[in-house]
Amino acid sequence: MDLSQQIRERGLKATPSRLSVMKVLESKRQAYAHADLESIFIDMDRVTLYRVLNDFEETGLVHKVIDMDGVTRFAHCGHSCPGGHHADAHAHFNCQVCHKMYCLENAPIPSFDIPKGFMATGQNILVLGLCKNCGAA
Amino acid sequence: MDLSQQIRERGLKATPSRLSVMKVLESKRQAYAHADLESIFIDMDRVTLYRVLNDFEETGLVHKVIDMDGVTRFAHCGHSCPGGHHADAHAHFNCQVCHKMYCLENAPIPSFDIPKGFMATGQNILVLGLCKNCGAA
DNA sequence: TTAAGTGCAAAATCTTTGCAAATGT
DNA sequence: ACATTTGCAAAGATTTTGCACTTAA
Repeated sequence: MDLSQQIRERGLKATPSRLSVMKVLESKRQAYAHADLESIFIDMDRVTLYRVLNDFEETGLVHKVIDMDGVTRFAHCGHSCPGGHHADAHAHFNCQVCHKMYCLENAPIPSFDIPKGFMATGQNILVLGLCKNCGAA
Repeated sequence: MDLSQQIRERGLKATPSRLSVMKVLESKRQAYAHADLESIFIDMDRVTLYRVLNDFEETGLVHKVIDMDGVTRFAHCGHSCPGGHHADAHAHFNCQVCHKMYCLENAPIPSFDIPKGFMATGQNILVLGLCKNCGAA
């Protein structure tokens, strides 16, 4: 689908900044941190990038994941997403060497035993390891 | 076990700052953020607290968990822990109302399907929801 | 045209570092 | 006594806010 259209459908204007960010997030199946994108778009204002990412996240165009180092990362939503802050429905893979994050969209989400009186509404799952590029074999 | 001893066993000195922090972490089964502890120990230096927590984590006295907001939290290790940066072997529960983190030490860790070429070495699992205090029912 | 988005500067956080003074063992 | 730990001040890093200017629709 047209990127401009995806953006406009969420009530946002399809500006150059947004289109560039969206293009990167959509083409690679990876979760990017603000810093990653900042070094890709060296000419783009740091603050604008913060705002672009927040707007995307708030409108459900991308989702937010926190990696093992506490760094916030954003990934394009592969499927239809509810919009607003949606709990991630799928697990993510975090490479411990290159620190890239990949979406594991087809990994099933298991349920967990939680103490009485507690109620689970979702889960955030991060699998750690070595990605194809960094891992041996 | 004696707190001072636990601390000394890891090669650290049992100072008042360390004992106070350890006491809180050990008595409640919760993961505390730096900010939480800072407001408990209003008289304690911010930097000292950072260092106490880092030392505890590096020696394996406590483990580090990152919550949904990307905030680093520390929890006392219930069982024997390997020391050094050990990947958390158990899941955690993060309350979406009070933001407290609880250790789910007995929740089994499932395995996940990961793409070919990738290798998993551990996982970080966060269950979201309402804790006993904040939840209904 | 005009509401939304951008860029710059500046504030507010959060975390780390250096070093002299204090303290546990 | 001596290596560790603390406290303070200051530097760095990250994220947010305010406001005038620009731009997509």
